[in-house]
Amino acid sequence: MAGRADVARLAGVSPAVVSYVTNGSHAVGAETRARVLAAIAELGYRPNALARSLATSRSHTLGLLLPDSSNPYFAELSSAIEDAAFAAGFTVLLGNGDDVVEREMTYVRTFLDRQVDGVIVCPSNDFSHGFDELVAAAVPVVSTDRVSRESALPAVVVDNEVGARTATEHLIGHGRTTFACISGHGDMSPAQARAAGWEQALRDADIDVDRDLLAFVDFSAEGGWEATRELLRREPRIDALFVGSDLQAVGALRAIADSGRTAGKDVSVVGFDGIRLGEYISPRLTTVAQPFRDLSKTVVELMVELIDNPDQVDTEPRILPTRLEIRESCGCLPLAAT
Amino acid sequence: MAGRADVARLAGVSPAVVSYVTNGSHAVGAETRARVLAAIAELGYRPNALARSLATSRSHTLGLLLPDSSNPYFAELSSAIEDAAFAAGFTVLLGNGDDVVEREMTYVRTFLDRQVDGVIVCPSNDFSHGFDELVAAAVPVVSTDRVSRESALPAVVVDNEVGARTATEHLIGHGRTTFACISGHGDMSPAQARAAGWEQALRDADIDVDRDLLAFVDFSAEGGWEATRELLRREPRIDALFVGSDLQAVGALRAIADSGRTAGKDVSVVGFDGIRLGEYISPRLTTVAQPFRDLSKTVVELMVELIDNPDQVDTEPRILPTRLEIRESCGCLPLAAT
DNA sequence: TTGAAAGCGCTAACAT
DNA sequence: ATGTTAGCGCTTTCAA
Repeated sequence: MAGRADVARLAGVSPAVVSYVTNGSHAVGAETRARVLAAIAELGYRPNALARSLATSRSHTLGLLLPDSSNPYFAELSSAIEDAAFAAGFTVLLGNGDDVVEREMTYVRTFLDRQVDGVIVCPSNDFSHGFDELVAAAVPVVSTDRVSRESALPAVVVDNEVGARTATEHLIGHGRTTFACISGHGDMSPAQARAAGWEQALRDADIDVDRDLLAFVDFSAEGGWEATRELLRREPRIDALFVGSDLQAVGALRAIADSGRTAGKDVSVVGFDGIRLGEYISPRLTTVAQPFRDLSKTVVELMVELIDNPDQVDTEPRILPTRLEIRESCGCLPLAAT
Repeated sequence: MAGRADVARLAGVSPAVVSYVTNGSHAVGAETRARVLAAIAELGYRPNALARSLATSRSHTLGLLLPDSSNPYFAELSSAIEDAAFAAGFTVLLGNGDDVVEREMTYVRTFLDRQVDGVIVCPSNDFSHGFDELVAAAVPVVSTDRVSRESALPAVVVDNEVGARTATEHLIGHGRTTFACISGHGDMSPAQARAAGWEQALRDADIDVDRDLLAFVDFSAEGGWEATRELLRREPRIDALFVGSDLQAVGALRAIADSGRTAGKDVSVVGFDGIRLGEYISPRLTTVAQPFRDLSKTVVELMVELIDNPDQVDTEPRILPTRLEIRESCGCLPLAAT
């Protein structure tokens, strides 16, 4: 691989001049510049990003710490973040923490060791130590999806409570009478906020909240499936179900079908997230859609600001609105024959 | 941030000795070693991975170039690869090429600039130039899912043709009479092999292959949906459908439902990939499951071999078996009431 | 067993 | 406008 010195030799200039043209920092004579460019092209020279980073202490790399990028929600989020980062000139170092602190910490350290310019994180409940280490290392952090309550750090999230309330109001509008809710567990996660939104909507409509019909379970299809089965066993009259994530909602739909009921008819279901597949499954999933694009763009913008201006941290979370995507599972659209 | 020099000073040794203990390369006196370790702990010192990489020309970083990690198949694949890489001591730099060569190339260069130790790639059809650049840079490449036919390069794939044949045989076993197939387009992709497997199974069973009922479309739910609609319009008697990917299969199920038919009863459907959600949707998707774990482990193992032994490239592709996962959409299991 | 010194490939003053 | 030089933080040969 040709190095800068080779280019310099070929162009008959000093190595510094080569840097000047690759960086566009210094002014360089037009003719010299042309010669250097020619040499670069001829040798197929590319600056070693590592060496450059070492010298500039800027890696143009972002660490992205997720619980699990195989989860459709995080898959779509990470893809959108990757895209926004790419557009902003950053490459993403990906880490799945699997919601185990030990592993999350390992990734944080790996990121830090590699001198990332910042780290974007969807922290597990017990990640606080991770934040400490991050701020101690003085590297910008922005959290998304889930927000730390203990450490006040920049965050970009969606208005979970309002989204959940809107969804629940929609359910109420369907004239339903027995309301259940499934959400994820965890303090820091949006699960609480979504459950709270559900409760609030019921209260606002003077509907009794039966907390036995509120389940906090694993953030997975299986979690949703099992919870729904149990809920339905406990209270067979449930005819409205708000689920705090689409992944769980898919499991819920499965359980509803298994129980011999028809989602959208016997029980109205609304999910949360707006994963792409929700549009295609049967019944089509009514859901509170998150603006993945905007979310990611905002996260990266915020990150770039923090990188350029490390001291001026605005810990006020950016809150983006959700949009209720009305489809079949709530009972609105005519169900396709199945 | 404390540097190596600080540790050296605190421990009263030369910087080199600090390196000796962090790398465990040189022998170091027990007592000295203890002092250094203590200093490291006290200062919270961590070696700068960039500097280390620059000196050793080993970054312990792998580039992962995918078409689109928000696609459930690639999401699960990438997550499994990330996990295998993590276990092997590598961190993953993620890039979504979006199947556009320009963008793929940008990522290849970005990876190369960052001195990745190797790149794992699911190349688009026109990625050959990317391979050239990679081999020119003498960095190990292993491709997975899709395999280049032009450049003979290490690859880890699944036995697509056999998987598809097995699936189709299963469909035939259901006593179906009118067979359709949807697959992805593209030379390099496994789409061709899966379609070929479908055809082969029909031939082997002396069933006429109606190539009008074979559609190559976009690798997406929408692609599957639209193709199925069109196929059903063209030949309403279709009662068996093999789909070359689960994502497309989800779209196909949607179209079947929309047409007033019942998948699993009126038309038997088998997908390919084995994405997790297939287990939960209605009807539960019968599919040819890929061994994500094994695939990823093999990819990373192969990569590690290549890194340790760059000249000894074994271009013979590793071919892993699939497993037919029988559920509802083919008509085997009793359909849950919907 | 420990230390000195020359890189790794680049940036960024500073000097010319 | 161009070249010189001293790092960036680490590894590694070589000598002590």
